[in-house]
Amino acid sequence: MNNYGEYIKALRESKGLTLRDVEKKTEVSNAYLSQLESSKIKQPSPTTLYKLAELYGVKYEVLMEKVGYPVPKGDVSLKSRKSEKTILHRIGEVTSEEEMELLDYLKFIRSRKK
Amino acid sequence: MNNYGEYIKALRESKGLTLRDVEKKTEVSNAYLSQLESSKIKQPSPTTLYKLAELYGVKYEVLMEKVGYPVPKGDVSLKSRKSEKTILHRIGEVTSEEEMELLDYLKFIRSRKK
DNA sequence: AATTAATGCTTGATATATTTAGCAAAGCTA
DNA sequence: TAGCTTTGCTAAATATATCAAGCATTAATT
Repeated sequence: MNNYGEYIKALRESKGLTLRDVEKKTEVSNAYLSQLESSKIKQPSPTTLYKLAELYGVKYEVLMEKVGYPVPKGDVSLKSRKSEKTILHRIGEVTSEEEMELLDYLKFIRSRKK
Repeated sequence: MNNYGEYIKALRESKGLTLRDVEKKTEVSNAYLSQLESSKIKQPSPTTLYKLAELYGVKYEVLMEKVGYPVPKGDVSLKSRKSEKTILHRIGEVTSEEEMELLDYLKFIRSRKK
């Protein structure tokens, strides 16, 4: 099974948001968000993905790709050009897995800080 | 209601394909295709749209847009830059409605020609 | 003309997306 | 410690996507 949920979850946690926070801002139920984050939903609607992408400050196409949808060919090399306006930008080129780990670590750091 | 079905139907007919032809090439049931073409399906999956886009030689993003899904911002002005490698290209800039009419007319011409 | 085949469509079945209600563990507050 | 809140989660309900079967009309074929 595809593990896109972990990524989407890492995004939320890195922003210090709760499932219900996201529910309020996106109008997507926390119950559904929970299922999304455990990759239980096979084909979430693009509209839903778009809301999350906007809230988390990630490119819509990236989420589409993670979930396994075809992505417009014009979108050159998400693999390498990714996360332009993210904090991670300063660090340079990053793979998906690396990014996730970083986000996780960021979350850890913040929790430590009280 | 959104009328994306007419467009998708015009595409098929302009290629002289039957619902069952398309079913064979895309693995999408003719029953479902029929419903698509009458706009009875609110949120067809991107995967389905992608198959059709490929078969009909239209850009994936265009179908996504017609259906009402958000489309990646990088995809500059579908409105004006549309249908590059289509026959319609020679004619110049064309609106959606115009394109549909043209496709319909093309179909008519071909049917005449026996 | 009668049969057969092809075509678009509708209906009923199944699968899956999304929501509503609510539970259980953890955190707070008094 | 007892109660109130928050948080993540699950289960049941509803909505919608997708398919399989079959019907009605039209086009071929004999």
